[in-house]
Amino acid sequence: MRDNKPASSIISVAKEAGVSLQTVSNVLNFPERVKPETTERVMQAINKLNYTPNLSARRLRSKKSASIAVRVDSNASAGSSSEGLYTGYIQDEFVYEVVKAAEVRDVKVITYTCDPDEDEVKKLKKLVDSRDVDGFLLTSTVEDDPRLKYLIQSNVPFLSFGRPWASSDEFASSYPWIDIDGASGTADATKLFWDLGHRNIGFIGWKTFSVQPTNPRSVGDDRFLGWSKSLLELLNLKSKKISTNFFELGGESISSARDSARKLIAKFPELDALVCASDTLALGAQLEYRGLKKSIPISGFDNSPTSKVFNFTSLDQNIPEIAAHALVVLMGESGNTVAKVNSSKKSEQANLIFKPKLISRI
Amino acid sequence: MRDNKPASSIISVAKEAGVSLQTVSNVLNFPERVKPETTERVMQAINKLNYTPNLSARRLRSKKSASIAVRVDSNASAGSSSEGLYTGYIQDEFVYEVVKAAEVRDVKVITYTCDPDEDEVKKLKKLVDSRDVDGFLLTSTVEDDPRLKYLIQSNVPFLSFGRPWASSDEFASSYPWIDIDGASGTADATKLFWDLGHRNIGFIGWKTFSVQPTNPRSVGDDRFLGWSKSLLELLNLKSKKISTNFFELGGESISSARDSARKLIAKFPELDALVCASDTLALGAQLEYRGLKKSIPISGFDNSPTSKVFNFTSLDQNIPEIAAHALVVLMGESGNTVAKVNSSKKSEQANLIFKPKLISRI
DNA sequence: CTGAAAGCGCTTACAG
DNA sequence: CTGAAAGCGCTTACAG
Repeated sequence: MRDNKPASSIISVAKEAGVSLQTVSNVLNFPERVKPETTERVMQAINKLNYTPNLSARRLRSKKSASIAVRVDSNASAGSSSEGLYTGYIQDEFVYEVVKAAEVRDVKVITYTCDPDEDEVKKLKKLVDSRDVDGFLLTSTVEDDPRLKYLIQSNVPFLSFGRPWASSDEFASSYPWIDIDGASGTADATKLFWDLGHRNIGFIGWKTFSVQPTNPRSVGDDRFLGWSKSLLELLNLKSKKISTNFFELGGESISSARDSARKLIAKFPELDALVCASDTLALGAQLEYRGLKKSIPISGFDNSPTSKVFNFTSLDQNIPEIAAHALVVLMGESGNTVAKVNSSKKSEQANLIFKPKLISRI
Repeated sequence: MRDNKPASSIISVAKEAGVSLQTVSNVLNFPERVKPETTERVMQAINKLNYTPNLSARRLRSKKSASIAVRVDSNASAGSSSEGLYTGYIQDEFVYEVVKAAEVRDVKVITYTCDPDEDEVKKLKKLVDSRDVDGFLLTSTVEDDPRLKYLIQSNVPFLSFGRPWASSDEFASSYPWIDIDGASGTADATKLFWDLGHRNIGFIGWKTFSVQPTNPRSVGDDRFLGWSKSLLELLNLKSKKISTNFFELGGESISSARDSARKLIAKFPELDALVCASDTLALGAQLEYRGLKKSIPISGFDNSPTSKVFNFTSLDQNIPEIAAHALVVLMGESGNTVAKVNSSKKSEQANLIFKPKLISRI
């Protein structure tokens, strides 16, 4: 059986349908310009000849690649020394969901890697200069990020998953990003435990820029704040300060979480529920409690496989929604045309903060 | 500052260097055809003008995309119900290492997804017909795999990571694959425990096609066989049968492994070391032992973050090597040209089985 | 609504 | 070793 490869070109389709090639092109790219009956004839020819457009030709002529780039990272270093079990879960799911949402639009996703010793800007530049991608999806950008500098300066469209912490509002609103509302998440977990009757709800988080922040300056601050603010409110405390007995901050590792849990129990024996800044920390705390043959409700963050296997409450970032929205920011509600950055009219959908969904596993 | 975008084309480079455009093209694609001094002048022009070839034009003319496709999967369903913590670790690392190895060759990696309810062949076909990729890297192909059928029939180059189990030698050698030597891995773990003085080494694996196989017909058989054969040898047993007291088979989940461990301990109380078919099973067994306040050496498979955090012995599949070799099979030792499948002269590097590396964490 | 021409930026024959 | 021409398969003006 002969391979049903695409007919050599649009020309054969045009001949088959008895129209000019431009009409075939119009059917494919601007259906509204073509009379329905002509469209019908052309579609029949396309199906009969099994025609698929040559995308390189299309890209060359139209100067649009209909492709975006996203970085893939390794998880091999996770678990070593003091890290968590699957620290790259969100990043991996983001990539997967972006690819999936892109397929619906006929947008290709090109992947690249960047080890710590490599210059990521060089890689971005190469992808841009060779016309292989129209835009980028970055994760966790910071104020002095060289990638931001390059992309903004070169007028290359992009969107960051993760807002720039500890930067001015002016800077934060100078480029498109979407993010997760960490404070809303930890507040929801706190309220859940409260509603279940717990009154001594502690927190284990990360040592970050500022302890007990009023304005969050990091993801850690944000998640801390959600717990502390909601707890103050629930306790109806006049004081603006949460006692330092109620929380412990450390690194993002199981062993650090075990240390934190141990200290917390010692300082605050009446502890009856625990909000954690991540699933890794929640697992560490849970293991410490298991060692003590005790059990209290614990919550983490990300709704990762870890939280499912170890069966603790977590917060789902709803990555499919995030990924789909990322593409909306780059390319509008549909289609595969990446909008060139337009300084006068900012995309109004950017800079959105999504609330995570509480997944209760009490 | 003006954006240093690539000079409009190869023509400007040719003018700058005072040569014809074909010479510039030759410098880029066939350096050996050009005199060193000419090359030097052209390279200077390229650098001066910051020229980067338009890859769509190159692809259109040369009919080579210098791109390959690989599927990305979600890990969101991992951890739910009865699965492991990070079941997609090897697949994710494979994708990462493939992208990394491809970058060295200036090969692009296009990703696609495929949910269980979708037709993967349709997606492959679209990528091929639109001329976006020259070849595919698949994982875990089986004998009646529709992807194999399509790719072989259409003469599209590909390589599978994972051999076809339970199929004839003829079928297995009919297409290129590379794989891991599971038996060698579990044998290594068994020998390690033996050398440490353990004589009652058990095994926890999966319920697969055939229990106590002489010829492995699945990954589970293969890993079982490595343990059972090496143990028979070490015990210098005449009988060709391992007592069914020494092993338990179940599903790929932590809870199944806990069940297996419990049964094994009951039937075989002198058990003093445990070889497991996966890191998930090893974790389950370890947790069961912890619950009993006991500890014996346990080994898993994959050297995943889980094995690192829970600090048990495991077997590293050396994914960087696998990925690099996959590209060698597709494109030779270097370069970005995917060799068309040539039935007369099979690539001699295909159908290789790599030994995993024992990572001892005693 | 449809068509004939031009051209995107390269590489591939082929000629010298 | 280098050059002038052709052409890969589309879409984009533009004309009707």
